[in-house]
Amino acid sequence: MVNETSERPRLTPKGALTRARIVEAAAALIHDHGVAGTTLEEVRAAADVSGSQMYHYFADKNELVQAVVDYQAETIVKNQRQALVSANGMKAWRKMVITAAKRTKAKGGCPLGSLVGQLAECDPEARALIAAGFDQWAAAIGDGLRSLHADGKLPPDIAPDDLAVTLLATLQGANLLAQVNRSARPFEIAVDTLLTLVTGE
Amino acid sequence: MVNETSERPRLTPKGALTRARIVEAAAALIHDHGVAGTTLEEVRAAADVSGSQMYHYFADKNELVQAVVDYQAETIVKNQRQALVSANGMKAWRKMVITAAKRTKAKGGCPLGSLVGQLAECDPEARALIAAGFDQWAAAIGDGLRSLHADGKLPPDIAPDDLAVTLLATLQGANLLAQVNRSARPFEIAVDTLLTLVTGE
DNA sequence: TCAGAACTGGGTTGTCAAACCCAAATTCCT
DNA sequence: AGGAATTTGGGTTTGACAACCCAGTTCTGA
Repeated sequence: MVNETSERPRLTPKGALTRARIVEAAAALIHDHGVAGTTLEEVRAAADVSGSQMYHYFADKNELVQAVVDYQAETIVKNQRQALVSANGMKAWRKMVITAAKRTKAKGGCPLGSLVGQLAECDPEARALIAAGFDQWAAAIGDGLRSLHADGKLPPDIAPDDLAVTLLATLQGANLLAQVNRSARPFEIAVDTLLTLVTGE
Repeated sequence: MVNETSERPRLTPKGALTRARIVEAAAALIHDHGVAGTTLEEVRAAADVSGSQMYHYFADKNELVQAVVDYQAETIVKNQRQALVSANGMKAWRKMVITAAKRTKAKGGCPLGSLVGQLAECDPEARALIAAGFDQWAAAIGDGLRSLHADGKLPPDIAPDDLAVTLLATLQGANLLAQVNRSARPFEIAVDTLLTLVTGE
């Protein structure tokens, strides 16, 4: 998601794999229990590495958290792009986000969005990374919308990029409501209502 | 926001005032630095009370946090209702939320919404309180929309309550994006785009 | 008036987790 | 072959902070 210069020595394939294992384990734990609710020891155990490995790959907890942010942003944007390139992207997109919400019952909320509240006010680096992730995400949606716009399938007086931001915002808010309600209902309502407004059915 | 039975002994007016002072100080600090980033000692100093007062009014930190949730929910819903009762509520509402976002540059995000990510996965009581707050909030918006709907000023095929959830979701998501971007721009875009879609200008 | 609430301001204790250290074995890449 | 990277698994130190205690004073409402 961001240039990985300034790296520790250099990273053999194996090392990269271990590092990735740690990041993935951390991502899962953080999604389930929050940043503050996840200890390095838990991550260590989940990733099945031994003590010093953590500090071999990450200077401190913040650095690990930032790697997690990167990882989540990358994963999400890749998925979203995949869904949005298809023929009628909006339908595919809707299906994707709704089934995702239903599957987890919105537990943990959006893997990226739920980090905002936890990091924005106490880790500037992480905040910037999340912001960059959202930028790319919005751009991905914007790309999808532009082709629809060219086909005249969107309200002509609304800029696709503005609509992309709106879609993303609603998606995030819907996730938030669903997370706090422990139910996918508000999520479905918000997403479907917005899409109805946009496409006119 | 929720029945305050199960209270410590009983509370004289003065006591209630002190308690409120603590809650308000805690609310401000938590909004600025997050729950984990706020210590009881900081709250104590900000509220200008002495050590034992904290434990006189709150059994532990969680209880204080929950009081803060209550306080924020109550404050917000009251404000929102006020804006929404006016003649053309939507305009007043829009103005209110946008100026609020601009004033603070979205720092801290929504006082209620930003708590979700921090508490939903580690404090079930707080999660429930936030959910209740959002319910009331959605209801308030729904009330405002119903009168518009009766006047035929909304798309007739969309239920006002669904629209209320959507509006609230977008508002939350917009706050999230603005918070992480340290800019009110995404907020304005999302809110205005949605309102345009709803009212057709 | 007086019991109970509010309040002071100084303690202590215990826990938890991040940060950090180390000596040694293995494995990888060149 | 040999230097660097990877890995192990056990440390220890340090600091922060919630939780809790207490002995005494002042306020206040029934």
